[in-house]
Amino acid sequence: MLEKNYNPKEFEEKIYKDWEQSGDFKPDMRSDKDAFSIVIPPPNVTGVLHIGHALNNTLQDILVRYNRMLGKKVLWQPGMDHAGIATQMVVERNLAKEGISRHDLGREKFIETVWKWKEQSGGTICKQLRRLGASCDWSRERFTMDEGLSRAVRKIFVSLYKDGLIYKAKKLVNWDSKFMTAVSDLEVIQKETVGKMYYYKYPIEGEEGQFIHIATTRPETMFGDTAVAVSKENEKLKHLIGKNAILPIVNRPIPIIGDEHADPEKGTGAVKITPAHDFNDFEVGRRHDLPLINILNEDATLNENTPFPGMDTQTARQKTIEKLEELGLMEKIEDHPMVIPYGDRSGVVIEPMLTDQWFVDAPTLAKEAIRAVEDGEMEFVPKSYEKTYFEWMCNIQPWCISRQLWWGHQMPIWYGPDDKIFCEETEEEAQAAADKHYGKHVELRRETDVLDTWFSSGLWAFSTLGWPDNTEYLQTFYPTTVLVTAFDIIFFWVARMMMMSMYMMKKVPFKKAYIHGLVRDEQGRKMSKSKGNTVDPMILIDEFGADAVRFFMAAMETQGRDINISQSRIAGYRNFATKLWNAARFGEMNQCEFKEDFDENKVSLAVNKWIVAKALEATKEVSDNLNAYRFSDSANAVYQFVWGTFCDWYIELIKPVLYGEDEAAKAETRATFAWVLSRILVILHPFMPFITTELWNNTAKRGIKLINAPWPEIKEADASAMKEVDWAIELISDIRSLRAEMNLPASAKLTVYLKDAGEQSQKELKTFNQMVCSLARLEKLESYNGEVTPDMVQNVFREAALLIPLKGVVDFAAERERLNKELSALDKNLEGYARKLNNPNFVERAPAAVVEEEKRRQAEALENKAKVEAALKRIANF
RNA sequence: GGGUGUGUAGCUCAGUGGUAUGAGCACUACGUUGACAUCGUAGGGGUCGCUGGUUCGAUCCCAGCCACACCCA
Repeated sequence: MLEKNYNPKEFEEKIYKDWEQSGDFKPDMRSDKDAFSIVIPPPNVTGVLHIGHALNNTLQDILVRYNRMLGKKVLWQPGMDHAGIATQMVVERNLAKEGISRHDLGREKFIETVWKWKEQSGGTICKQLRRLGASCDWSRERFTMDEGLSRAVRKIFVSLYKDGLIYKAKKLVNWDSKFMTAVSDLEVIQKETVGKMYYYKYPIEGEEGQFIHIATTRPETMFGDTAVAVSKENEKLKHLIGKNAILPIVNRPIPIIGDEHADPEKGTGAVKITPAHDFNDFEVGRRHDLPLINILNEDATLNENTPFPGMDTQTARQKTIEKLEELGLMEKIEDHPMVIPYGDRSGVVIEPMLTDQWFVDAPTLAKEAIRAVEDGEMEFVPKSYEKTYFEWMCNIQPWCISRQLWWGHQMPIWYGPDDKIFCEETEEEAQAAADKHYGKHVELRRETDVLDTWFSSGLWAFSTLGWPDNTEYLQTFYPTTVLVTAFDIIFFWVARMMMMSMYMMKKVPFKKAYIHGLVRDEQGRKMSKSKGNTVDPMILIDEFGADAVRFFMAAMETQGRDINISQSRIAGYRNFATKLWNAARFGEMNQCEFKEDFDENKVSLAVNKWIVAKALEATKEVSDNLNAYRFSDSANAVYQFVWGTFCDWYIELIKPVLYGEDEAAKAETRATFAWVLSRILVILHPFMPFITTELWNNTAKRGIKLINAPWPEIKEADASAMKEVDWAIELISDIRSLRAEMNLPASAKLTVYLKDAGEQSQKELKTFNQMVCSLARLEKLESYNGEVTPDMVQNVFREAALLIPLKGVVDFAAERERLNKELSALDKNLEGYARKLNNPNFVERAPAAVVEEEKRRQAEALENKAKVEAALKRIANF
């Protein structure tokens, strides 16, 4: 017996445990059907489930469950990312509480501590994904720092290095002074702010009283200046080119050079050049072979190349200005809108810094990654994201992959005594290579830098399947079928996976990339902790159940659009689950038992034929839309069928049958009900796995678990089977409208006549008499050939007239109003038809079918108008 | 500055070259025997951002404009 109330808390956990313990999430490797695989976007090991994960994983789980039911070999590969900076930050923060820094521990001890932390506190998110119902094969869970995945990292690194696609270079990089590491361009966030523009002047060497006027936003970097640039086209200043300026305070002569970087229209037309601390200046420096002077320490304080060693940049800026003022060189300070780079994790200002770093030759790797998308080997869904991808890939810069952190994959690089580089997968191999090179045993020194977290994430699609070993899983599931991810990660991850996979596997990592949007708050604002508008999906699951949260995500997911969270809507989907629960209870109370040998093609009652046809139609819609990754259309199709068709109409229509005396009709109807309910459970299961499973298990003894139940074959619905009941539904709806409009009390049992009914209607009148009477609350429904009298309320029903005799209680004013309203609606339509049909262009050029349809509508409207006018005339004197 | 996307009912959003059967929520009225008040029935509410063009016909296609959002520099 089902509980009276739908209470998801009572069964969600139990059902999930059963799935996991029974191995239901493991692929059926014996299946003769296609493989279907998804690798999860690995959440950070530090992560907790946020609303975006809930969306992302719901969509994946829907696809996975659907394909599993289609009988394919289905693998949803789970795992986590070691998240270099994020994790190191968390562990360092914990240590700091005890007054310990990572340097106190030393590298080895620190890494041990991180692993310990990972075992104890990491991976909360995986437990939370279980509550969401995610059917990943947890037995295959991977971690980017696993031995296997680390081996993959080393192998591909060595390969890229030996192919010249990884190289070391002294370049300007984005320096995060909090974590004291380089970061990639993508990890830098540009923020617009109002800063200051400082105007001051440098004396010209050997020309007393002559100056060159400079404008800059960062005066404190002047100690790294190695030139001043003016445009060669600058008529006012070009005479200075070739002379020297004297850098004040330090009194160092620097050349004045001609370079187009100095825009005559901007500032003073002269630009100080600091090649070691500005990306543009670096390029200018290269063009003019200028020296590079580094003025910053790793923590972004000024170094001994400046007069203010150890001072932070802000203070140094003030000091510099003061000094310039003392020297009488400061001219003015103005507000100036500018863009300042910040570290996405650290939040501190990112400094361009000249350091030795390692780079991946992304422009070369991008070529194949671009081609694969151009050739359709990998398709974006929706397709429009292709453009974003191409845009970025075609302008990609070398990828800085070295990080001066401790937590991460240490690069497989060793240095010989003369700093010669040996890049091998293991220390032994590196040693052997070195010994051979030097002709004697030498001491090697390992590179201390670790790799950007995204380097190992880039291998995720194949490293998790066992690569570099040629495993059965790799053979079966690579390339994966589809990647589901949010658009904000296309560059970080999708692009990197494409590059790494095309390079190493010569195949795309996934055949499709389904890109979804962000989940925003109710007003459409981005959720953020600082705004305090985040919504915890766990709380939603507690309150509404996982199924309601999942269904919300699916129903709201339309391609290329963000989702605004809506508690009332989630509540609505909880209500939907309740509705289904109660429908199942209705079946239970009426002995609607599922029969294994039931043949839906052999039902005889019109209602049963009708619901079977509607179920086939719904099945097709759900499937077609899922195949096209149209989640909302798919979810809405099943929603509409369950609530709008099955509950609102079918259950109501069969009540007279179930409460009646015709045992054969009853038996067929009960079996049909049970069949339809089962069909609903199947097609709803990918969206709402918990309630469907609970009902599946409790409404019949069945030979198969719902999670493994076969997805039904797609069949075209029999349109004629739907017409009959549609007639009854239309009639019931019309009578109900009429009742409401005429203010006839719901309790009043009415008589309804149908006058001038055609042959077909006469037949339906008999077939559905009982049902219409029941649903429209009638005492009597019959055909009528007598005169229409003024005490009858009249309405047009198809070819016939619908009459309700009211024996002197007709509210004539209300009736006149109702009829007049209908008349003006008809007139409005008629006007439209006439306009079109009187237009010769329309009649000649529009397709014949459209013209015919228009004529038919016109004729129908004219007939109806006549009927309404007659009715009005009849009551004119009352 | 470059790019992408969005503008449809009070709100959040579907959708389509042929009368907007629009959905959910909100709103109004009425609720009748036993699936469900986490409900039922009926109803109100829209010149589909603006201006042009293409077309017999445009909310839908094209162009321009306005507003908003996001990404990149």
